[in-house]
Amino acid sequence: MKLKDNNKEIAIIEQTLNIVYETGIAGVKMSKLAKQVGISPSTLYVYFETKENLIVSIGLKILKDITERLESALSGESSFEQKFRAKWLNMLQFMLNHEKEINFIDQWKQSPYFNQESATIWKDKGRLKSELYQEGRDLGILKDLNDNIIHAVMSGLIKQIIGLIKDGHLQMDQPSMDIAYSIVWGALKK
Amino acid sequence: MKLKDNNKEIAIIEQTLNIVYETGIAGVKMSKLAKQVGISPSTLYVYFETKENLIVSIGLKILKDITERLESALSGESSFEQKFRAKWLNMLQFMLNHEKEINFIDQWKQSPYFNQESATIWKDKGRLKSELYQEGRDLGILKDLNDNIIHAVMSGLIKQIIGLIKDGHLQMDQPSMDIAYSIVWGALKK
Amino acid sequence: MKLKDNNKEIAIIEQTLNIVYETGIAGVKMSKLAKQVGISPSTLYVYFETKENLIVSIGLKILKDITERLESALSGESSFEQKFRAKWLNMLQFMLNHEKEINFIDQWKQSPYFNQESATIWKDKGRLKSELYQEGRDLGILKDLNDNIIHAVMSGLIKQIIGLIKDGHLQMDQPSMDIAYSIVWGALKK
Amino acid sequence: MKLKDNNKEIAIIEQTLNIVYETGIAGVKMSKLAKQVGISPSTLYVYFETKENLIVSIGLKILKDITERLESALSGESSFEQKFRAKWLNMLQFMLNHEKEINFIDQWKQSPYFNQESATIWKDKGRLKSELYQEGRDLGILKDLNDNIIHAVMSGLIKQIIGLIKDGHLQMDQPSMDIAYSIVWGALKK
DNA sequence: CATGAATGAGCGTTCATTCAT
DNA sequence: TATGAATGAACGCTCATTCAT
Repeated sequence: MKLKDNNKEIAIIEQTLNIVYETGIAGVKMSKLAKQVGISPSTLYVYFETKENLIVSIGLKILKDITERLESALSGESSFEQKFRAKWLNMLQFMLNHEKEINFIDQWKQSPYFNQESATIWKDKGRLKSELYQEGRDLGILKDLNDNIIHAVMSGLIKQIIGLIKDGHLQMDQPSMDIAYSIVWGALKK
Repeated sequence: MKLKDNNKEIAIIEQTLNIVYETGIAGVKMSKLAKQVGISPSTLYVYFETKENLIVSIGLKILKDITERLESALSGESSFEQKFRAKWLNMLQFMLNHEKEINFIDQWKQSPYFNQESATIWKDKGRLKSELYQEGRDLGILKDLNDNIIHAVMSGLIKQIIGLIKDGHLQMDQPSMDIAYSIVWGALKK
Repeated sequence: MKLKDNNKEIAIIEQTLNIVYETGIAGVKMSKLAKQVGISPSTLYVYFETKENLIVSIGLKILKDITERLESALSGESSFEQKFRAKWLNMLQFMLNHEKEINFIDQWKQSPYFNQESATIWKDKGRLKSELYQEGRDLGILKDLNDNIIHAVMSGLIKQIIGLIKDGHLQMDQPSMDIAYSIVWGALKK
Repeated sequence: MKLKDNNKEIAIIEQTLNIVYETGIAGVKMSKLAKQVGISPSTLYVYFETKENLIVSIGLKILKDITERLESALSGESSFEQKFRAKWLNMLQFMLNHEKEINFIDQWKQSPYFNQESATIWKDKGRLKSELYQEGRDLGILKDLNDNIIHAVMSGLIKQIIGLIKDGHLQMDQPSMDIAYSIVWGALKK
């Protein structure tokens, strides 16, 4: 009896991310995906019941991974300013290293595959609570903005920074990163 | 002999924007679009050669409109701070009033319809030059960032603000707008 | 503008009946049907929304035709016996001439295409009321059986007779028809 | 080495009958059948070479069982009338108790699985010879009809009676059975 | 013998586009 | 110009069957 190959599922997800990155979520064709993975189209259905199921599963998986990462506390820093900058850097690096995942989520959210269930889970995950932000407000260092707004500003700016890096308007050296951070810090500090 | 009906072309564009807004760019079906406009599918082809041509034409048209609007100078303001805030407010209102167009552009950029030609024109339009930003730098008020970066920060933050408004995290009253602006100003001022 | 060809719809129905007659209702494949009609598979969908819709439409149409025919009164006969025999002959000839339609109905009733709606309509049509049968009972000529039972016996026997004719066990000459009728008459007369 | 499990084969046949009864012969899917039996799809192929082989085997097996039963003589009765009625009752009970088998045969006969070989065997079995019918003709009690016709009338009427019982138009009590029999007897007696 | 993964062939259906008027 | 019918190319998916263990 043939055993289910775990690598195959991973490969399917990886190639789906690639296709979405290159041709948009509408460019995901089951036959094309199968060819890219190196399997038969029907084999896809051994791992995912339908195309929608495939897309939604990947979306929810990424959502889970991101949430876990973004909520994870960073240890070892002393001052609030140090911790805040570390968090920013952490987010920036994560999003730089997971460009395709971020792109997938962005496209998924606007697609017909983002169904009722997905929206519900999305809202749940979105109720971000951050002790760090609270600390910043309590210390009178951060503006009096709720967590959602702070998070939106941070991630919005990080996305733009990544775009600027990719377009060559910004380097990844220390001075450029200092500039980038000064924008974020200026936006959120009191 | 009847000439091409200009109103019909406008209606086609309008309905395309609606469909993209509601069901994503992949939801644009020529027959559905025709029905929504109130014409026959084949009549669409009198106005646009192909579906790609339709999407690209709309994308470029919006791009042109936006660029013109964003580059237009605002008159009557005195101080730099006043002019800068006016520009921000102008952008915010424009983007709020043209949600569907902005959404179309966002989706188009990541779709297979964003072809070589589109990308070239996009890059051209992107080379933004702003006298206002220059003035701010010269006066030592704005951070020493080039126009592209400033523009990216402004539009990135505006998009997030619009998202927060739509999600109910932000109101459109004066205090909220003051807070929103303070974020942008903090991000870009020296 | 091309006009819808009414003959095409008739041809589709005819070929569907042929296929069901030859290979069973499970043998109906849209592509095969299209080829047999001489059109493209997609053209089928101009005339019928789905395969189920095609099958159900045909089923209901036949049901309607049959009901109308079987309920139609026969004029010009004098005695009850004459009228009853005429009705039997009428049914026999109709079913002989509409073998494919009868066969379609029989198969449809046992297929997954016989849905809730079909079943409801079927039951409605089934509530047969016959003045002739009533007359026979009133005259004390027919057995005291309700219309449904009489109808079941008549149509059941006619189906068997048709089967016997097709298998060569029965001819269509006068003596054979007399024998066949004597069976029916014996079954139902008091 | 384990031998083929006879119980498993019986279970496969039983579940096939169930599926055909519930969803028609087109509803037989090898994987669904396997799940219903509680085995793997591939195990089905240990017992039956192909799906066609499965269906045909079951059809022929039922055909054999039915023929044996219907040809079996009944002992212990005295008069012809008694024997004839006993035979009728025997057939009625058998068909009532083997509804699923009868249904399978009916559907099989009209399906693509009823192949050349099946048709040949069918014809062989159909050449019914009955001593009872002969006796009835010799005694001048039954109409002068050949065995095939008598058998067709009997089984045709029994099927209709079963249908009437299932639809609630006929009960299974003594008076109803008397009525049912009087129909058959009237149809066939001289 | 028994199995679950794997697959090729084919199915019903959609849709951008063309045809014919 | 305007139209609805017609279509070929593809799509998502199913399923009988085989593979590999």
